[in-house]
Amino acid sequence: MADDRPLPTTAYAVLGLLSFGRELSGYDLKKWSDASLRHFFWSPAVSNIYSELKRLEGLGFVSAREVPQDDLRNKRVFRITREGTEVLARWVEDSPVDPPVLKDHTLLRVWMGHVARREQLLEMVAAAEEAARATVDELRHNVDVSRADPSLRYSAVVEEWCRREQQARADAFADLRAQLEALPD
Amino acid sequence: MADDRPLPTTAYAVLGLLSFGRELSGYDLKKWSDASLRHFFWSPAVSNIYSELKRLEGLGFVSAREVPQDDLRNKRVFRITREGTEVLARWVEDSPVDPPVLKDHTLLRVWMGHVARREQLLEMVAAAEEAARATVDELRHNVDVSRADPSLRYSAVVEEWCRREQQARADAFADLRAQLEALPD
DNA sequence: GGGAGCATGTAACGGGTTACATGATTGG
DNA sequence: CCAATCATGTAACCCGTTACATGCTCCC
Repeated sequence: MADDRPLPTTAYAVLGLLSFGRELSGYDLKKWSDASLRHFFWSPAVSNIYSELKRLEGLGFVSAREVPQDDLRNKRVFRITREGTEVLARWVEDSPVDPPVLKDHTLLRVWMGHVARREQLLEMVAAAEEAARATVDELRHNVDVSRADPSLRYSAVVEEWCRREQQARADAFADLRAQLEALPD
Repeated sequence: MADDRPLPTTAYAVLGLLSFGRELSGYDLKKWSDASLRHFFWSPAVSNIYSELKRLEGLGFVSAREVPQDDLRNKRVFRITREGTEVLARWVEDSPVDPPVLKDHTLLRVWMGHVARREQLLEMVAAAEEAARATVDELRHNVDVSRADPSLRYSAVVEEWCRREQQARADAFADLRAQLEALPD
């Protein structure tokens, strides 16, 4: 009966977003995961968030409430249940931690750089470096915001981790650029 | 007729593995992607590699050759075709570069650290730091190997990038551990 | 008038995984 | 003797995406 196949990680991520004690809509969850979760894990598609919410509601891990809008339509906001908090805590503490994955499409291209023109590669690397620096700024801001709210203290330390890592990425790309320029064709 | 939907990135990754000019079996490809590709992109499942090879062969981007083994069975080794090299080069230079993705399951857990015991989190972070340091050593070795072979010069610079990044990860985890210890419950 | 943001969902699809099937050789 | 490595593939399945459907309000 009870389907005891483990939930996909996305389900726990969504549950995690709700574990901060706020009442949030699917739309809110998407915005927040774009802003925060995305930097160290992944931001699911909107439709995916809604389908996970449905599943979690069916399992009794979140509860929904209709909120009338100023227009005619209703908004559904979700809240984590005590059961939901418990399974989440059990997952955090007991489930095996998968190894980290980095998917960098710029590096994939540089790695097969012998098939491309040097100039093209250098442009790509410069763009990646730029993007990393922009992300550093974004994260600096996120950290400031999170530090101001005690309930976000864990977010703050993780965002600080990400800021450092992005800084390192940017520096490593700068170095890579120099190395590419020195490379004999 | 001609299915002009773009190939999945995995197809280009496999093609990339073959673009170094070597004749490789599916098994070889898996070993190599585990050792190298994995650190900055992703290592596909064995079955996935075989299915992509089949597709690429059908498209004429790789060609296969049967090699008799010492036992009774045959081995199939693959080689990239001129056409394959061309589409790969076009992909590297012209296709849009997706933003990088980091999926770190340790950070996901720390981020929702308020649902878990502090001690558990510290253990996880320590393990992640250890793993990163181990990867640094592995990459140092890879870089040495790649530097020795001129055809792997692009691999070498990418692996050097990864080494730096892993070093930064390890340091950031050390810092995170300190911050967690200082955090009021 | 139209695009962006707010807001919620369904349906089709595909990329990639796990599980399974098979079997030889080598080394502890 | 059993585990690991070499070696190739098929089939079922699921996770998550894109595309689609709908419609409001605010602002340029």
